[in-house]
Amino acid sequence: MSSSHSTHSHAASSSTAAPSAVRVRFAPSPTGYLHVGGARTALFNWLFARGHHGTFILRIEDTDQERSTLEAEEGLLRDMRWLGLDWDEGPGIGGPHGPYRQSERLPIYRKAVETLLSNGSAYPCFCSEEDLERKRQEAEAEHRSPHYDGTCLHLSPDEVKKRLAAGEPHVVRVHVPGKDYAVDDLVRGRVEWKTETLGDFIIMRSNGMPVYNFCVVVDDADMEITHVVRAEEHLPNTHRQLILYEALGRPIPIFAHVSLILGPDKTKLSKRHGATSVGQYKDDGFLKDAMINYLALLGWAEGVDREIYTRAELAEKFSLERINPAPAVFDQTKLAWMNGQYLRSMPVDELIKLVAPKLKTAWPGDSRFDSDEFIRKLTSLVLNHLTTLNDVVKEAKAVLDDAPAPVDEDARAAIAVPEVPALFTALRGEFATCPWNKDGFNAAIKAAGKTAGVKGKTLFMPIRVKLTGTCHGAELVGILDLLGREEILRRLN
RNA sequence: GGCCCCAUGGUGUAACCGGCUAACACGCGGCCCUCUCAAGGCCGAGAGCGGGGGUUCGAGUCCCCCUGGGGCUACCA
Repeated sequence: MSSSHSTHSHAASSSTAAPSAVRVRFAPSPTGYLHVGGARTALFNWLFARGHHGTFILRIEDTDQERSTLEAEEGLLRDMRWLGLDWDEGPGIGGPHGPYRQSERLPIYRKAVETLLSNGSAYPCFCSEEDLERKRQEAEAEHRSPHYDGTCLHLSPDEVKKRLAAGEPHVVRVHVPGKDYAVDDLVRGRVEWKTETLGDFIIMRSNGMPVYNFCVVVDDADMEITHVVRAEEHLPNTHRQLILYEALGRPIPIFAHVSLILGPDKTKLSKRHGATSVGQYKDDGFLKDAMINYLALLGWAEGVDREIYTRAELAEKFSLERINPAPAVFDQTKLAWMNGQYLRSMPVDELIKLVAPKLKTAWPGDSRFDSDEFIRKLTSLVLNHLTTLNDVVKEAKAVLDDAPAPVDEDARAAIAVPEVPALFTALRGEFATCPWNKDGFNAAIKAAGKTAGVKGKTLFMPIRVKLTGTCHGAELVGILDLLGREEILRRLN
């Protein structure tokens, strides 16, 4: 029998009917930092919730006691907060469907297991791991699918009772119905599974801990999740989950499986490709809004020629149906460009708030940084050279630190002009008295150039090199203004 | 091995339920602006849509096969 089992058609999907309000969740397992892939999944959920006046839930999937740590959980929450992906229900907030940490929901899972046991869709299995392993190998040798053979399914009720009473160790398995399943995935379309591809699977370990595939279903059902938006790696699991929803008698949510994020070599993005954690990007000086904007465009597009969106605009335009099913390569170069765009369009007051602590750390005790005005001038001066917030330190060093000797051949050449001594002499005189503003500088430089008989590049370059050691950098008059008369005269000597 | 997903320039994407010299952005090259670099503006080079068969007057868009990636197949999540 191959009756397809699906409760949602593509057409009836997201926005239309949906009498119940949207409820989505991001369910990371706290086994490490927040990965950009996870962040993007969280973002898609968040955007969908915000765009539909729905509820965004954060749930911690920590049933793997071996690998989960509190530290990782805290890191996850911190990075989520930094990105501004605020949740309506979850850790630190609570909500009507708590607790939101799976390790605290054990009684709920046990009760669900009881339900399945008593309605006949699950049964205890006493087979030992060794037996199972042996059977698996036999099956493989004979080229049969290595599925559970159903030994314990056929135990008599009396025997089950007896062995249970004797305290024999056992797991709980779900009996897989003999029919096919299908789901209409919002990003992938219809996906089908034949019944013979799956054997009776475990939902509760012999130590009494429920298994992931079971917990998600119990939780998603209990938390009344309407749309499950998650990574593609969970797509094959959906087969088991459909069976569990059915066994539990709970409505099946709408699914949307988002593709993976790859590194430049097209393999799954990992540490060896460089920074992969959101926290790392934060520390490297990326702006959260740029990060959000970039991530949103990784696998999603509105369909118009546009790159820059505020998060409110993203929430408004975002739709699950327009997510690209193909995996996407994480392009740091484009992220860098995006960050520059945000840096330059950000109100300066906001920018200097972010930049000030970095400068104060780099120049501890330097009183110049007590002045917001100084930081503002400095930041504006180097703004066009910034890719990240952290670049401000590097750029500031170039103008603030004592000018080194000419750093390269071009610099040496620029200053090795015969008129240069005369130019500097004239310049010292002009700078000693000129009004200390841009008009004053320009007049002074022009006058000194006239005296020494140079103009244009041969006038500006020697000054630049003398003051900063290099031919490249920020606007010269801006540097003069920033450093002040005294410092400039000192460097000119 | 079995099952499932994916496939447009170097990268991210667009091209409505088939109809254009395949569009936009990043990156790249050039020009302009300019004391330089950067930023910004303009112009340009990059794909004939993984390959092969179909269907059709017409296919990147539909169907089949293949190839190549990836995922799942755990008493991991």
